[in-house]
Amino acid sequence: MSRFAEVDDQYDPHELEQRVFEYWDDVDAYEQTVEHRSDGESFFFVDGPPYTSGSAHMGTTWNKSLKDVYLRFFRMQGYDVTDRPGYDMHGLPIETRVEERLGFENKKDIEEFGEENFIQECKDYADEQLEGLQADFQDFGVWMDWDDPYRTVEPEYMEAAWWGFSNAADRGLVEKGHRSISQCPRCETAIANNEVEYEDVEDPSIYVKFDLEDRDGKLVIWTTTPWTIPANTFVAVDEAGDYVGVRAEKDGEEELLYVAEPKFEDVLKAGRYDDYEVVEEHTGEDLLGWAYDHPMADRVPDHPDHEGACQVYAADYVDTHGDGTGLVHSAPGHGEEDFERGRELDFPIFCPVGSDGVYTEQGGDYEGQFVRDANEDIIADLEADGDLLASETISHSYGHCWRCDTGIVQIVTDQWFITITDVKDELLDNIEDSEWHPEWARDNRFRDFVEEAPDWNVSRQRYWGIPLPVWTPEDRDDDEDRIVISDREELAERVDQEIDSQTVDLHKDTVDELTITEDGTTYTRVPDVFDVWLDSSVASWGTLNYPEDDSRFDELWPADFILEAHDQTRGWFWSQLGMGTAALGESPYQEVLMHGHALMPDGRAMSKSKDILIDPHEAIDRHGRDVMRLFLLSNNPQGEDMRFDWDGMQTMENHLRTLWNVFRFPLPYMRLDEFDPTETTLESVDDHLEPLDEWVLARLQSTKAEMTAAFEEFRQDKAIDALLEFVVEDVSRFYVQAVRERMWDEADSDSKQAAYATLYRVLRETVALLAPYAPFISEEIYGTLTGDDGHPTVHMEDWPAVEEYWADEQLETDVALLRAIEEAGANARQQAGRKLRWPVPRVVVAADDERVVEAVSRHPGLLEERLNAREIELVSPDERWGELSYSAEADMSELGPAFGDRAGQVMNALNEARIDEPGLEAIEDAVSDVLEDDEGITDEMVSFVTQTPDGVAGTAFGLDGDDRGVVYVDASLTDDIESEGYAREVIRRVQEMRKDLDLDVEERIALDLTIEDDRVADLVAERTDLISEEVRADERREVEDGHRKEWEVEGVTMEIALEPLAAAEASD
RNA sequence: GGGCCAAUAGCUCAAUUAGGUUGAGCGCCACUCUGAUAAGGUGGAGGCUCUCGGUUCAAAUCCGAGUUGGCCCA
Repeated sequence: MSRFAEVDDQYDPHELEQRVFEYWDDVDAYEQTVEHRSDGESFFFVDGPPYTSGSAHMGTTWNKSLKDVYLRFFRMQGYDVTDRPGYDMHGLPIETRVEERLGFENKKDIEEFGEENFIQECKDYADEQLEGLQADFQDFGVWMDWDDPYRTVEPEYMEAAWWGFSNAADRGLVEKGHRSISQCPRCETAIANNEVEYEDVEDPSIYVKFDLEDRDGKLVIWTTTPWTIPANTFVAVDEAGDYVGVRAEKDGEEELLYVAEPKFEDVLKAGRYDDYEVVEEHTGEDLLGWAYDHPMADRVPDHPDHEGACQVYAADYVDTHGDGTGLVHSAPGHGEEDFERGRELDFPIFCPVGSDGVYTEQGGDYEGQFVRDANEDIIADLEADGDLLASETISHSYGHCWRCDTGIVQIVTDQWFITITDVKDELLDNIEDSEWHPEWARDNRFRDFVEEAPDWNVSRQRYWGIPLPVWTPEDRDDDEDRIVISDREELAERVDQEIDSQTVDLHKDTVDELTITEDGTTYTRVPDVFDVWLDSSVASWGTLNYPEDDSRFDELWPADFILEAHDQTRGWFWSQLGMGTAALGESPYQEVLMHGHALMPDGRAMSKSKDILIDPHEAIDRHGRDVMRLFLLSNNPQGEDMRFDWDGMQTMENHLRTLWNVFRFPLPYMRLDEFDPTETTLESVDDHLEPLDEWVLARLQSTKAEMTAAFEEFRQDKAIDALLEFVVEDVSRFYVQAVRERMWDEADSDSKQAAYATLYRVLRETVALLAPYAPFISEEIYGTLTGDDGHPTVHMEDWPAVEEYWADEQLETDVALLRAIEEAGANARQQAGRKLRWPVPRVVVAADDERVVEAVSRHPGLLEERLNAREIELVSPDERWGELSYSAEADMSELGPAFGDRAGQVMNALNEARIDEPGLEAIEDAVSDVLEDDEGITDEMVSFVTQTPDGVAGTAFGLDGDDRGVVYVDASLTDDIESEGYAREVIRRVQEMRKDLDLDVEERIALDLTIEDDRVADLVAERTDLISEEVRADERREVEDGHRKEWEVEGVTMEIALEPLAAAEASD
């Protein structure tokens, strides 16, 4: 790119971004940037791998944009950043998608298709999905190591999971066990609690009577899962709760029913009893040990009937005020709490339901029925046996499989666990080793979650995942004698078959066939695969290809920084901590930035399945990548959700357009004057800098300081706010506005060179500061400014540091005050009806404090120029401006009672009075004519108001809400002022006509001016030289064929015609 | 059902991290300006700071209860 090359008139994001993409390609910008920092201090970032399904949505886009801005920032700070992206490619979601594609309904279809084929299909599908994401992320301008992402399906990554698991096993944290788990009967696998999605469904709600064995009466229980009744093992009560025996009558028959006292009315109502009487009162404790007959004793012959079964026990999950009856049907073969209590009671576990949700042989009459389908039969059978008290339905939230939406069943199966409850203290300690932003996310939410976390069930009875590296003896099904393999090398050494550790694939179809024979025992692999959350949990070393590649682990691990959305507290933030602690005893990350979710403009959550979303591609189509990133990154990332907002996008585009215009404005002048930034540096023009140059440089220093501080507390949104404020308010609206005339100056001047050097420095540092956010426009501007002198890419620049030499707080405050005065002055001008083009003879600044006096007296010229005033008069706080007078405004509610029918007269006198100093005495004097001898004016009657002289308007000015004084504009006219005013009007119109003709700035013209009003014509004639110079009119003569227009200026008709001289000569 | 977070102008957010007269940007309306400007300037409309209680001389801010939304957990 050559320096100060021609650029587009209009900021066109799409063309610009395309150009920059090509440029990055041409010069290997990313690779060079990485190389540039290769000697820096290392910074280990770990990418939370997105799941490879679909394309990027707004949430992923926000996430990756945030990562990009921080990685670029850290690089500019000099760090050698690890930026390997990752993809989470295993797991049930992909399996179910592939099943859908292939039209499968259950596991049998997969078995018939062949495991190997199915795994291949899953791999192909995951690869396909990955391509879409890769393309999207690159298209967003995210710079990560796209050529070499970590993929959880690669052998070296899968091995990292094996290694971690095997470490946990070595530390005694792996066990196989019976647990009550959530099972998806369609997928035929356990699913994690956090994979269960709750939805409202209509379910049975039944009350069942259990006949007591050794005494009269019945226990009444309530359940929404009739299919668990066959597995009933005991009834639980709240030991301390109140229970009653109720003698109830229906259709002439009497029953003695036991329920919790707070519930008995509800229960009897449900049972439609005609009459009842409370006949016994008990505590839960009284009921302990009561025995009852199993309600399905005959229909389910294998029902629990061991020692202690079918009796009442205490349990802490019972609530006598909650749903149900206060007597809880407990089936340790199903419910998680029931299971725990059953284990405490040392009961054998009875679960007559298989992994597909169908009753086994143990299910007796119901064998072969799917549990939910059996509900109806069970209810009918209970009814037939006279055990049903009531049968209703209820709408409640019930768990469903996150992938296939099948209602889950709670059953007890054999699973493999990482017993993280054994290292709970260590986990909680390790939380302390990480810093979270925001802090509350760690100290409230995350700690609570970790405290309550149960053992981690890591086994899934599926295909597409990392196989458990566990081999057990053929003839045993406990975990007493087991072999846990930690890597491919060990695998190759110990298995009976010949395999090559370098090339072996570790998926299920391959490793299932491998056996190990040691000491005469043959071991076969446990057929399960890992819970997919385990895959990403090892990312902190998997990213480094550890253990296969151990060259960087010691230096880099643990991660310096991770960044994800708040749903990952239960997900990746947790799984990594769990695995890091189980395998290595340490937290695998140090700094955590937790952001929120992307919401719809109306605040709803985005949802792809419901088609409620804003597609990032549409955002790019409308406004471009830089704008989208800028919008996303201007949102607070710390835990709060972000509402998408098209207006906000448009605003960002406007800001970038402003930057573009600021950037392209000086280029033609710099080119013309052959400004060379390597020679004419800020340092070389230091002596010629004008106050505003120094001011904008001072503002630049403050901006850098503010941005750096914001970045250090992970508030990139505050940083970009500061930068945009600087660009838009300070550089564009003030500095450029003020230096334009210096740049128009045709003669070369020190002042012009100083302005060039200043603006050059400001722009160059601004794009460096902007580069992490809007990498495309920054690159284009940087390239144009530096040509061959800078780095090949702006992203290799160092993060601009504050230069104390240019910092100047006093000047910043001075200008802030002057700008406040200018703003108020503009207001006063408008009140006085005088446009800025027309000079005013003087502006009076009445300062409230010394600081204002200092600011004005240090820079009198600046105010004169900005307010187009011939003179600035300063009135210090202890003086009054002599030309002001005061009048009093009367309060009629006070005057009325005091003066009766003369009140109106007094009021008029007060309003018309003019006094030099506000005060009661003075005003009394002024209106003495209408007052009787004994009358006076009191405080309550009047309030004083200032009266400015004719032709003067005043407006108060202030800073940060504090009043600091008043500015008065004297807008009186003199011939000289009118002369300049009209001349300026002429100039502006000629300029507009030049623009109509699209003339170059340098183009000379011939001007023909006719003004009908003789007085005005004479006034304008006095400024002929000024006009000619400003509009570059070398000739004043009649123009026949040129551009001609008639104007109305302040009621005066002017006719202006002009033609370019070159054209005129050429046509001659 | 429980935990955490949020709620301030039509929209997006601030309000100096232990209370002291609610602000900005965008949008809207009117006027104005324009030789970098799909800009700029001036003015205007627009607020029971979600509700109800409490603490305090004083509450957007602190406390309690609730409502709505988001996330998490059951």
